[in-house]
Amino acid sequence: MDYKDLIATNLSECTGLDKEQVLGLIEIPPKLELGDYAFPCFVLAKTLHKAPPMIANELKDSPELVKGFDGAVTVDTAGPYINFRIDKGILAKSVISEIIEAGDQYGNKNIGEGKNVIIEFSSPNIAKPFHVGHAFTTILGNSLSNIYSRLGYNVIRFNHLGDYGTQFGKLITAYRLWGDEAAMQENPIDELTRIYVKFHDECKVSSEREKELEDTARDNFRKLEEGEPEEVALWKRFRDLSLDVFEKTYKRMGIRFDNYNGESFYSSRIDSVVNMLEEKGLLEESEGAKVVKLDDEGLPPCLVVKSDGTTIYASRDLAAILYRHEEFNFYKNIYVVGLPQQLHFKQVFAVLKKAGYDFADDCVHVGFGLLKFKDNTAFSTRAGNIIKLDEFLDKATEKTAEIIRKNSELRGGDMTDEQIAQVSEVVGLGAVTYTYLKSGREKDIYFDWSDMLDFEGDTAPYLIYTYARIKSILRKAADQGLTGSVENADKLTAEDEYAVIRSLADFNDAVIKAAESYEPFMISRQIALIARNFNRFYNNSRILNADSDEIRDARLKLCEAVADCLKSGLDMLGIGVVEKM
RNA sequence: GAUUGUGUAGCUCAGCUGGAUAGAGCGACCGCCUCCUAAGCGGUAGGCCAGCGGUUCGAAUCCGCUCACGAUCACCA
Repeated sequence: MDYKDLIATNLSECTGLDKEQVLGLIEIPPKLELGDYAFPCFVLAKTLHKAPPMIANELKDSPELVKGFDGAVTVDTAGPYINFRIDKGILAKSVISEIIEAGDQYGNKNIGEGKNVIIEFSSPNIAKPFHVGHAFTTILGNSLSNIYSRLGYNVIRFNHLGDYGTQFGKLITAYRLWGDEAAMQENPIDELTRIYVKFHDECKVSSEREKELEDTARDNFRKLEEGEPEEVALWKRFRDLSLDVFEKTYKRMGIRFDNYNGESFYSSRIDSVVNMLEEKGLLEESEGAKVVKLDDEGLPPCLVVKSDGTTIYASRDLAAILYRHEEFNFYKNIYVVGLPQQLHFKQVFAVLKKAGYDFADDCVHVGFGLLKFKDNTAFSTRAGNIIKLDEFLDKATEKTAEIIRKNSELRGGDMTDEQIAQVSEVVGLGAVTYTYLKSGREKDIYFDWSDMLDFEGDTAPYLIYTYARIKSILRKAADQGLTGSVENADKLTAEDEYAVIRSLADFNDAVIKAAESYEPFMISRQIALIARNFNRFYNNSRILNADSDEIRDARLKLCEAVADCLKSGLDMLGIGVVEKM
């Protein structure tokens, strides 16, 4: 039962306001004691020429307000607010039943049925190490993909690989000069990084040497573009080997892609884009280059063709959008790319719009903050201060294993080494993932080992721990032949129980908001609230030894519902759960 | 310089389509395991919501200015 919706319907009838508008105005009171939903009467003050508290008082008693509730709601006022309190027992039973039925798919909807959503994320550069900075787009994009899938959209996950450009001319050159085949097999990224750095170091030796190397590199890139078999083979090898390494990390994190079309894929389609812009008369000469002027949009001109006649990333992105539209007729085309590229995307979308493609409006740039150190220095491959993602994951996993081993020993050593290893992997990775998704995405993240490896409070381990704790109770119950029952769930009206139920009920809204605002943290916040509420309840109440069998069975179902909801929410974030830790 | 973002508790962050006493987590301090996992729970301390002005019955929230820090501003992506 959607009580909020029913309240909105009734209010709309009583006040003559549009239902959608009412829905937007209904809020959740700041304190649980005040009720479940509140309607502020300020908007009516102007039309009715009365003070809001008076309006609230007059509306409160109209019978239309409680129509369809069958006594499940009481209405009060507090100053200018009309507060609706759903009968706690009825709410409890309704929410728990709904969750038990949905299981760990609680929160799913079918609002996206038949709509294609492209989400581009991760997009690492070939031959470069995958560090904790790249993890942001990867984790955020994966979570958004999960969320949109759960809402019924047909999500197509794009990994727009950085697999093209002049650096490949350099890599081919460097490989022929200094490449070590054994090292290449062993750890391709490290080896490619090594020779790439060596190339640049060598350039510093003398200007003659630099010119010689740069010329060779340029020549090699030209050959690559022209499809010379040897150069193409090398490029393909670099790409394949790098991709193998990336895939390992993706697999470890449970992330998959549907499409690996990188820059190289679109490069062949650029000419037609340039021609199209030319035909539409949008291209203008400027300082030897070709640009699309965007003055009417208040944007600087978008550079499409460089003065040397070659193309640039804007043209590649334009080609990509046209291809994607043609191929997938997307409902939304989402770019999970860092905030620094905001202007670039604005320009690209504006050019598209100017060229008459209305689907430019369906393209969105989902930006996110930077990862940096406490002293404000940024990560950079050049500065050599990067932290590889795998290193981060390993550290988190090790730390987790230590804690689990200790706790397991306290319980008499109830876990094998193998179990501990499996559980640590899930919990450790979850901890890392959660640190990227616990705050608004536009916030910069400050990397600090001790903060990152602190597993108390608002962290994934806390949430998984809560889940495991519940599972432990449910196992014990099952041993006694108990599975609980929703029959008497309406008896769960104590303050602690109510807080849990209220937060479970709000989970659905949180998922929708997360999708609408591209903010997975709406979900992480909600499940953190649920876990906190549950832990308080758990601390104050007996479940298996409750005062009566009815209460015990009802509480067991409440536990199950919390576990289902936590699992569902964590899964949307890309985080797994464990049955025991 | 232009555009743009940020500034809320010691730290990390919510709250920002104006509205009920500005909320969490960490850290600090004080408590809670004869009882379902203490990665837990309870409590205390901690705020001129950067500053000034304006709009409003009402501003952390909207507008203007100032200060501080960051990002972007064409031939890298």
